[in-house]
Amino acid sequence: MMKAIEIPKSLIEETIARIREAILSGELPLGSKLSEQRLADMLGVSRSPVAQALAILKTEGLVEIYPKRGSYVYLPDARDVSEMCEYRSILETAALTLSLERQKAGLLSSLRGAMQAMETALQAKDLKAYSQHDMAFHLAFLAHCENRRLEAAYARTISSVIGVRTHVFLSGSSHSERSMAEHRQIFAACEAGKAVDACRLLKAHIHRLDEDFGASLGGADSIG
Amino acid sequence: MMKAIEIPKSLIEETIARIREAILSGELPLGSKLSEQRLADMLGVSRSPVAQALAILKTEGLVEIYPKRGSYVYLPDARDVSEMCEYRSILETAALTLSLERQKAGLLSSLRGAMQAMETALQAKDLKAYSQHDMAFHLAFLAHCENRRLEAAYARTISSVIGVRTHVFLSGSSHSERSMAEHRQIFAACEAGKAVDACRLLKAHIHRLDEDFGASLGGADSIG
DNA sequence: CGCGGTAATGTAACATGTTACATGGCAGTT
DNA sequence: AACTGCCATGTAACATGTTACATTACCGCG
Repeated sequence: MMKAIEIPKSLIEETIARIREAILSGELPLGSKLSEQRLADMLGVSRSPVAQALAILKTEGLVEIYPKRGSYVYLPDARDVSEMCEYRSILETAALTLSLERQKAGLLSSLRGAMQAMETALQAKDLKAYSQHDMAFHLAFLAHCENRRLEAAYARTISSVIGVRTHVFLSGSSHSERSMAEHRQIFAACEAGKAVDACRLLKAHIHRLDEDFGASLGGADSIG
Repeated sequence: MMKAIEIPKSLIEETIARIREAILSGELPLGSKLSEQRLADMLGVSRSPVAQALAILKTEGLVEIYPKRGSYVYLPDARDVSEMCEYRSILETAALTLSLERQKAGLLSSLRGAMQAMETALQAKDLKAYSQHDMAFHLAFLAHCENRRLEAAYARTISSVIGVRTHVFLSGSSHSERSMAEHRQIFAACEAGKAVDACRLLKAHIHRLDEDFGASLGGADSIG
C-alpha cells in the first residue's frame, strides 16, 4: 500500500516553529532584537511569512512588536515570571483535576512513563532529555483533560515558560533532584486520587521557577 | 493644555476589530465563508492586512482557515460550546479568587456599578445594553486579579463566547431575569468574602450558556 | 558648549504581482 | 448513464516594490 505523500507545512508554520525554537533554545537570547529582513535572509524566505510569524509569536507572548521600529524577543522581569507561573498553574491544576475525573487510568499511565524517562535521564545526567520528559509529565494533564481549548491555551502559554527555564538552566540555577522528588509526590497524590493535594503540590512545583528565576537574576546579571 | 494627537491604529488592528465586531454582532453569521479579497474590498484595504487579521482571529478561535481554500467564521457544535464554557469558567473563577484576595474593595465597587447598570437596562428592556454591562460585570474579576496574562487570555477567549451568545440571543433562547438574579447571588457571595461559594455560583452561571445553546439548536436549526 | 534642525538610515506597514493549489463542471469515452 | 480526465475558476501563499515613520548622528549656529 502506498503511503500518502507528505504535505509540506506552510512557510508561515515552519517560520513560526523555527523562530520559536531559536528563542526557546536560547539561540536568540531574551530581549534581543529581531529584524524581519534579517530573519527572512537567515531562513531563506521573504519578509511576508516572517512578519506573520512574528505576529503569531506575539500572541504567544514570545515576541514584542513596536510598530515601525522593530520586534524583540520578550524579556520578562520578576513580576512577569511570577504572573506567568501563576497563570500556568491555574491552567495546569484545572487540567489535573479534570483528567483525574475523566481519564485517570490513562493519565497515570502517561505520568508513569514520563517519570521513568526522567529518572533515567537524571541518572545519565542528560539535562536536555530530563527537561523534555519533565515537559511530557506536565503535558499529560492537558492531554487527558478532554478540553481542547484548555489544551490549546496551555500550548500557547507554555513557550514563554520554557524560554525562561532555558535561561535559568543556562545560568545554572536549577535543581533537578528536588524537581524529581516533587514529580514523584505529585504522581503519588494523583494515584491516590487526592486531587486537591496534587493541585497544591503542583502549584508549589510550578512556582519553583519563580524562585529559580530570582536566583538567576541575583547570581549573574546575564539579562539585558 | 493641548491634547495629544490620536495615533491612528494600524490597519491590521483596525481590520481585526472590524471583522471581530462583524462576527460578534452576527453580521457575519457563524460558519459563513470569508474571502480575503471580498473583505479587503469591503474595508477598502489591500489583502495583506486582511490576511494577517484572519491569522490572528484564528488564534482567538473566531475563524477557521483551510489553506488555499478559504476561511470561515467558526461554527461551534455543542461540545465546542461546552469546552468553551468550561475553559472560561476556569479562567474566571481563578480571577474571582485572586481579585477577592487582592483588590476586594475595588472589585466590589466595579461589580456594584455593573449590576446597577444591568438593572437599569433590564427595566428599560434594552437587551444590548444589558449584555454590555453583563460583560463588564465579568470583566471586573479580570481587571482586579492583578495578573495580566490571565487577563489577556480571557480577552482572547471571550470573543468566541460572545459570538455564541449573540447567536443564542438572536434565536431567542436567553433568560435575562434569571441571569440578573444569578449576578446578584454572585455579588452577595463576593461581598461576604465567600470565594468558594462565589466560584460555584459563577461556574453554574457560565454553564448556563451551554443549556441555552442547546435550546437554540433544538428550537430552530438556524446554524448551517 | 548647548541647542535646533536636518539628513541618513533602519524599520515595518501596506499594496500588488505571481504562483500553486483546490474545486467543480463539463466533455469525451464507454 | 457512468466514469474519467481536463479545464476554468476561485483561492490563498508567497515574493517583492513602495511608502511612511522612527531613530540617530551630525552639523551649523547661537
